[in-house]
Amino acid sequence: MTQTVELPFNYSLEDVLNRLALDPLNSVDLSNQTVKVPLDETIITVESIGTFYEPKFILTGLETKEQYERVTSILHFNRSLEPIQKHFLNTNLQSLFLKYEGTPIITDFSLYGNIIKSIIHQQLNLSFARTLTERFVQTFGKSKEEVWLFPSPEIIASLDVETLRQMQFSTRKSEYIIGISKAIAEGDLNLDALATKSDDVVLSELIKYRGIGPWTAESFLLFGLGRENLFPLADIGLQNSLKKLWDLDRKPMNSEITPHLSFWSPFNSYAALYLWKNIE
DNA sequence: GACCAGGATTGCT
DNA sequence: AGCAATCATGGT
Repeated sequence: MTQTVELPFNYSLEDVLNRLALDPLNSVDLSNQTVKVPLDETIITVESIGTFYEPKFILTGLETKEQYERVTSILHFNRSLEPIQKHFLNTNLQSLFLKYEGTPIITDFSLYGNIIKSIIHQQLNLSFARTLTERFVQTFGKSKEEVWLFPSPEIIASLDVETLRQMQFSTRKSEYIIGISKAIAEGDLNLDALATKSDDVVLSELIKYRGIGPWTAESFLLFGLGRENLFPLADIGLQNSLKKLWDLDRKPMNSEITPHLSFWSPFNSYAALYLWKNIE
């Protein structure tokens, strides 16, 4: 089935594709402005046939209405960026929002993948984290139509720590990843069920698990569920970006950041996203 | 060869 | 409750 989508607000697919292309596991074609989105076993192709000011897309490969809802939600086709843009033009982040207008929060293709990738990224530089993620998915996941599908929790739950250790995961990271996969495989942790709960409930539920701290839980809310009002204070990248924006000679302390959150609210996630963009 | 990296846990005051 | 050590290894 093929479906055409037109958006009534400015939207930069170019930015989305560039961000997705940073992950070698994604299938992005920059010259043809297309991306393949894996939804479980179904691959949806999204092709841009519009412009920044008149965004228009062709979606092919859709089998169900639910898949359509998922793709439009993942790529943020279903939520106007206009009120968010207007909101930030009245804040001290105005310059960033003029510069990066039309940049949406896109969510991960898989909630499980989001959690595991976050754990891999903990305390590692981006480039090494991407290497580990790529190795992980290419070893345990499978490839379909040039897209890598994230492995299932069941597969990872059955691994032993030594297997991941040999792939240059630390012992701790290996334990976290296998432990959380077991909790999901055994039905103790249901990520889909969290989607209907409040931010606070999701945070407190996730933090119970070994290996998931505030940063990982907030990252799940932001890039897994697409929640709009998160600002991960623990994130080094955000601290460095504010240091640059405010021309400080050191990273700002939490107490220097938190007063701004009430002005950026209820869209703190966008403040975070645009700050991350500004140091890419 | 330090020092840091899109942190989290553990153990010690 | 709050701090420091620890983790593993690539980047700079």
